[in-house]
Amino acid sequence: MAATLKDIAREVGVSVTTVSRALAGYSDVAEATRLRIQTAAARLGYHPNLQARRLQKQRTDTLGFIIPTFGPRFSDPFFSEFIAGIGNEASLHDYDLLVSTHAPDSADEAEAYQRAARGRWVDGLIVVRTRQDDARIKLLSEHSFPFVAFGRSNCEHDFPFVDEDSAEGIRLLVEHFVALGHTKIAFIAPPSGLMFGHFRRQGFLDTMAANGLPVVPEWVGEGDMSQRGGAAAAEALLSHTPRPTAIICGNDLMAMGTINYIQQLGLKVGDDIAVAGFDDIPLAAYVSPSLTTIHQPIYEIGRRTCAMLIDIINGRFPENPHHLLTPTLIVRKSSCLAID
Amino acid sequence: MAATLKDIAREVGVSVTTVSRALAGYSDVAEATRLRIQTAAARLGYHPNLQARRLQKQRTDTLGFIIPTFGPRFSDPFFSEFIAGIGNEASLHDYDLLVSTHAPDSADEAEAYQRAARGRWVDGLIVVRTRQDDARIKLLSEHSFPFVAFGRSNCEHDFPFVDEDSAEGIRLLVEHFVALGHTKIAFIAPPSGLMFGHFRRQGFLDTMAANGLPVVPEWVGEGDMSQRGGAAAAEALLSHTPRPTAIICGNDLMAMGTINYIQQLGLKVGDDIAVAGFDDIPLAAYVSPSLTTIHQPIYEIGRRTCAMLIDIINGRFPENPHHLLTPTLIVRKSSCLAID
DNA sequence: ATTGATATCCGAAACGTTTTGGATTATACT
DNA sequence: AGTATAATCCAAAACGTTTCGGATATCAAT
Repeated sequence: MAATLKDIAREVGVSVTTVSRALAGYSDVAEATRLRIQTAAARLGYHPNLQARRLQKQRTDTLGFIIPTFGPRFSDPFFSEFIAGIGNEASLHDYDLLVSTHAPDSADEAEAYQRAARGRWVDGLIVVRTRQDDARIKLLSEHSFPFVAFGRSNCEHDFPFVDEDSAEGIRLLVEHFVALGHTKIAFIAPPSGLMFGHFRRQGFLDTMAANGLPVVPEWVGEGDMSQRGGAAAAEALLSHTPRPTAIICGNDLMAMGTINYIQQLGLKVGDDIAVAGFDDIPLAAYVSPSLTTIHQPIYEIGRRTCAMLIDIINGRFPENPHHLLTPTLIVRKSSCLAID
Repeated sequence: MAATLKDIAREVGVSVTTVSRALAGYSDVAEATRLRIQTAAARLGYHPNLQARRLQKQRTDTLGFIIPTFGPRFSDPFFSEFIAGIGNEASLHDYDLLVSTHAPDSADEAEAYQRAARGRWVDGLIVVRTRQDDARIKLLSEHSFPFVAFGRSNCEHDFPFVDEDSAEGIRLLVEHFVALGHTKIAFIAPPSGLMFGHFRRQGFLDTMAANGLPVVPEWVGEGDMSQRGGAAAAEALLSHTPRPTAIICGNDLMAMGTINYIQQLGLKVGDDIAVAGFDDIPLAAYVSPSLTTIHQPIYEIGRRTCAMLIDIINGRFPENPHHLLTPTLIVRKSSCLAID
């Protein structure tokens, strides 16, 4: 049905080779012929068959993004924004974006990465939520399959990544609270299996130490990055006395769960107790009290990650394959002076 | 590098045809041969080249999902959950999911749909956020390109969809508030260009009329589905006197913006004024006060939409191509008796 | 008139499958 | 013994593109 090179060739009275080369812009076809071919192509409504081209060129013109999801009812604002970032950058370079979801560290997920590493499914992968001893990174590195990660890792392989300096972000938050007079500061960490969980936790411990503040073990919790997890961790923290006067959460969602739990206790966040998050999701400005947090330019990170990946796929290895962004502090109403 | 049919054929001493048919499970190959072929395939680590298969079979084994996004900083919890739903269902049937983002009604978006309608990019599309006189549906219908929509539309074409009965959902909310003694009920509608905006608005007007309640024009606003839009609409609504005692919002995000604005006024939601949302996003249970809303099983809707699409692509046209789900009311703390 | 360079074109192979339409052999039935 | 039937197998074409290695014609320089 659809027009092919052969149709154009017949129409113009020239070989398929010439049509192909004319359209591809090779210099060994006369301008006059090229013109006739182009107009014929336009008239016939020619569009190249991508499957055929891909088979021949041995590439897929497609990028893969495997979303790690806990359970079906997953809903993380991070991903919609990140997808917009990589998707737009990809389409700018005529790449398609293939997306699938798998539970982290599941057999399912491993299989998906193996399929990719085998080649021919996608030309490159974007890896997010990097983990300690990340099996995905290990696998891809060993197959030297093109990928770029959002987040560093601790494995022996060197690999390209974009990341925000989480430890520095937490430092900003701790020192913000210290400046407000807080000394009893709690921390709800993201899962330590996640690299940024590790960095954020480490940032907390380091900055507390640097300020000569004690880290009370009961005041250091861990949550699964959801509001529910934040609420649960907050409950555990606050059941101990004395209570902290400020709680730093590993991400905004957990901060919202924390705030919600605190309010159920009858306390006023931003008055009786200070809370901070991390990520600056759009919602953070619209909860009450609005949330002090660290901004992460997710959309931009998505674009840069994707751009770097496309460069690598096309053999342009980036001058600097390690982008580390410096975080910025956003102070809102959930901050307050320490009361004691 | 990777093993091909030819490699197996050479190895086993049989023709490429036989290998192909053996692996595909045809009955015209001896079981003994099939076994030898299968073990050889396993030993060589054979995986079919999908590009080649697709070229030959003239199908892509891929589904497309074009996300309508307003601006880059878009972040809608709906999409992450929906993608999980369609993605998982798709991979169950060995389909890949191609995702891209485009501003609604942009030239960009139109081009993406045309590319799809032309065929060969994806085998079918999932359309969401259906619009009045939806150009996408018109285009796809006219090309009789396989697609399923989440949401009905008003165009002349009949097309397969999954939808929740929005009008009924709003009816539940209005009557819930009426039962609590409210008569001064306001409504913040989703954009009327969106079909569910239309239905939800209509549901509001109808139910108010059915209960003999007046609809005050100043109490009917419209927002862009974001928290910011909700807050802005709430501000407009509440600047008029008398004030409504209850506000129904077209979605949860706008409800959160509304709640936030109300709290800035020094009023207590769930005490001084009632607010409800629509969607029951996970966050709705974790804001304060927790949000009365209508539940939408997004993940499940994603799965069903996708399953229906795959059926259609494979020529199994569904017995009933119009799934209309009945909504359920979730009462939480943002509800309260009318005070006057 | 020969040579060499340049411009323009093309045939054929290749990418890795699937499918069509037999061909061959063995088996069962008269 | 001859014939129909079933069980196995396969060569070749096809899907639509790109690329390799010339082929041919033209033109300028010797």
